[in-house]
Amino acid sequence: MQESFQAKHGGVFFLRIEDTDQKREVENAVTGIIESLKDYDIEFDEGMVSEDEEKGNYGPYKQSQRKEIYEAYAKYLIEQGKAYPCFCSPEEVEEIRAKQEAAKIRPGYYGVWAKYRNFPIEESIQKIKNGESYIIRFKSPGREDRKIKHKDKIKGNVEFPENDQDIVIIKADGLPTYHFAHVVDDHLMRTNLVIRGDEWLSSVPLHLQLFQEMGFKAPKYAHIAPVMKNDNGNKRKLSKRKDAEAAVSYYTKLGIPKEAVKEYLLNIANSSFENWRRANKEKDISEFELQLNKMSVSGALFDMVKLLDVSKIVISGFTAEKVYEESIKWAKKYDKELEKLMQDKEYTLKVLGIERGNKKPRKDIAKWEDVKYEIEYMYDEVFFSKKQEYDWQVINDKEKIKEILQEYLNVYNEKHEKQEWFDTIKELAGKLGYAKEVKEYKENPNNYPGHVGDVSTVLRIALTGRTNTPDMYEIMQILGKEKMAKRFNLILN
RNA sequence: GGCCCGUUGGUCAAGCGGUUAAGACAUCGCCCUUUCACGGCGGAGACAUGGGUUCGAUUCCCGUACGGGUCACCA
Repeated sequence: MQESFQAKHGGVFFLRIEDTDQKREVENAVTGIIESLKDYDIEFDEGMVSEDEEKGNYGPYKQSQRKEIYEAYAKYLIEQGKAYPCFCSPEEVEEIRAKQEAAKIRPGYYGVWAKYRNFPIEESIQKIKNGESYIIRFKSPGREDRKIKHKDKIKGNVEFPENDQDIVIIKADGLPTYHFAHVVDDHLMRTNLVIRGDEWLSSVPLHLQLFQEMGFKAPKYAHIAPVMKNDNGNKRKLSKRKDAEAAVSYYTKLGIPKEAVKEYLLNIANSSFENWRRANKEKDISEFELQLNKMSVSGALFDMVKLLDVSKIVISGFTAEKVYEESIKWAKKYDKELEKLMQDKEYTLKVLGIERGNKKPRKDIAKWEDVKYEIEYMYDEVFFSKKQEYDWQVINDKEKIKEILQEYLNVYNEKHEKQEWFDTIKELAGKLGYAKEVKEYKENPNNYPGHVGDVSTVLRIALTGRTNTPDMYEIMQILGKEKMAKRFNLILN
């Protein structure tokens, strides 16, 4: 999505690492982020390219390395009387809050409750010299009884009371809070559009105020509703900590192609995508023009069934070669048995090619994890290793079955074209007393012990051990008469 | 609790004052000269609720209910 949006709007995509919360730092997080993006073909023009390297002219791109910059701007605000040091300990702030709650008044550090708001500067200097711990707060000019209007690119017109909280901009550890870093960095990095989760929507009054007081031009905002999950009847935001499906690695592990995940996400993002896709079956998704104003205002429930359906369609459009490459790549990492099975590339390509490339390609594989089940019976090492207990259907008399198999071996000819092959089975069915046509059978079910379909089923089961398989003609062609006979003999002898 | 945002079939969703209220997934039935899948046809299934405004409200306004978000020296 990024790349197409970027292409259409001529913007620059940069990766900035927001690591101002040292407590939450995660080992090798940058590498993880870059790799995840790369897995989905999302490349950025500027920003961190590894744990400690970067490209671009607006760096550093890691906030922990921009400390001096934030300090300079904080100082600038203090000079103008728009920010001030606050010596309240976290406990003290908590006490104020408790008091407010007890009195049922709006909690927070604002107005008369902002203890250090008008503290004499000399005394502050003295306290700092004494080594007292402090933070820097923004001196909000806002008034709660006034309204502010904001036009969000996704949510539309929203009205809020002005912000009047003296929020902290520099923490005790000297690093900025998100609010402050956002304003400073996005100004310096020339950001003109901020797309972020809608948990930030209520911070808009604050951010706008901050931009205003700093003398910066505020960017446009687009607040996206998060993808939700049904949790015991409750709708809640997909959580990175609780829900595996919130991480892209989850889909990689299941073997859902990135094309499918993107396609599904686009379905959720813009409902117009569905129609676009129908009209442009061959086009790459980067040609789809994502529209912010078509984004859903409320969060959609994540739907795995739909994702898998999208994935089936996507995979059904892949060539056998692509299916081979992708699934063996997946198998190398997650399924050694499958990898081994696929060793003979030429043969596997044939197997994967069954009914592929047709006007109506099969939609049997939803994820690479499914490949093994879909193809394993085509390999002797698997077929003969399974216990041979067949679930015969209509025709289940041992002698009748043997009769069909034996007779079929006599008439089967590898050189037959499909129609001829088809007719051969019909003839055989007729010869053995079964109805040659299903319709015929349905008209007089008592005249026959079964019909051509039942005969085919016997062949299919003996051949594959399954009642459901793709086109049997192709299966026989790939297996060849010799292997076919070997499988039939398992029952005949 | 305050402040925001939202509520169309099971799910994702069109719709912008007058529609038989699209479509997709899921589901059910039938057909597709032999399974399954694909495909085709059809069925069932929705405007949270109460008031307004209007000749007429799913569409506009207010209330209620429900859901979500936010109220940190986290982002």
